[in-house]
Amino acid sequence: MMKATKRKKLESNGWKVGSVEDFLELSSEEVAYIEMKHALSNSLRERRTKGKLSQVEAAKIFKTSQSRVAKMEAGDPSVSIDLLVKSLLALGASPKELAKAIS
Amino acid sequence: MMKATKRKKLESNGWKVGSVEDFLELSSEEVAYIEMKHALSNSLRERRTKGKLSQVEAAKIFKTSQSRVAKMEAGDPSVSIDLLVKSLLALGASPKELAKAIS
DNA sequence: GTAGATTATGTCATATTCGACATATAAACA
DNA sequence: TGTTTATATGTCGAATATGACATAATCTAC
Repeated sequence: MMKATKRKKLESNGWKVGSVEDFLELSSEEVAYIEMKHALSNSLRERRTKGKLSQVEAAKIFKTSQSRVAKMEAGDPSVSIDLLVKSLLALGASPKELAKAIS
Repeated sequence: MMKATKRKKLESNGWKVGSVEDFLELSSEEVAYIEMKHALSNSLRERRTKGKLSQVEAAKIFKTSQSRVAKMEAGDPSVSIDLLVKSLLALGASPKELAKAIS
């Protein structure tokens, strides 16, 4: 947390000071959603690399393309939570593990 | 679990005997996915009713229509996990609560 | 009963997500 | 160095999810 004194100083110099979500004008729900997606993305990459799989190999398992796997792991906006969940399940993750990842 | 004797009898009569997922030809991943969706659907209805909200009122909060809310709670195939998650977050659920719901 | 509120179901045009492809960038290693 | 393997990025037509609407079914008081 930023100190109140520093905050005041910055604000007096014309800066708007706030959290990252304020800056990007995201509501806390949007932040939570994005963070959940990132948690799943990271989980996916972890599982894949721990299984010594390349993105090409993982793509075969998921019946998709390497580029989409890359986007999944990058948390690309074009990737849905559904796709991340399905992919994680396909790598053998259990719902409990998914729950752990997002909490 | 079905008894082996009964299984044999049924199979000898031309029946394929197995679990529900076998019957519907669903893989365990597909089952897990559907179960996760249902858990979120149920969670959503619980939260909405506990908050004394009608589907119409919830729809306003979600910026969608009553019919889509009904489909969300029914676990309709046309509803994504993304939409369920976003709606739950809009009702004030935390990622931890979502995690609890699916595990 | 029946009137009003609530929830469910079917459909559709639009929006978003999808797999795929091309190509760029990066990492590993001789 | 150059070659190979892995990952990232941009784009596109096809597939899927979306909000909205109409209408049906179900509840809830009176």
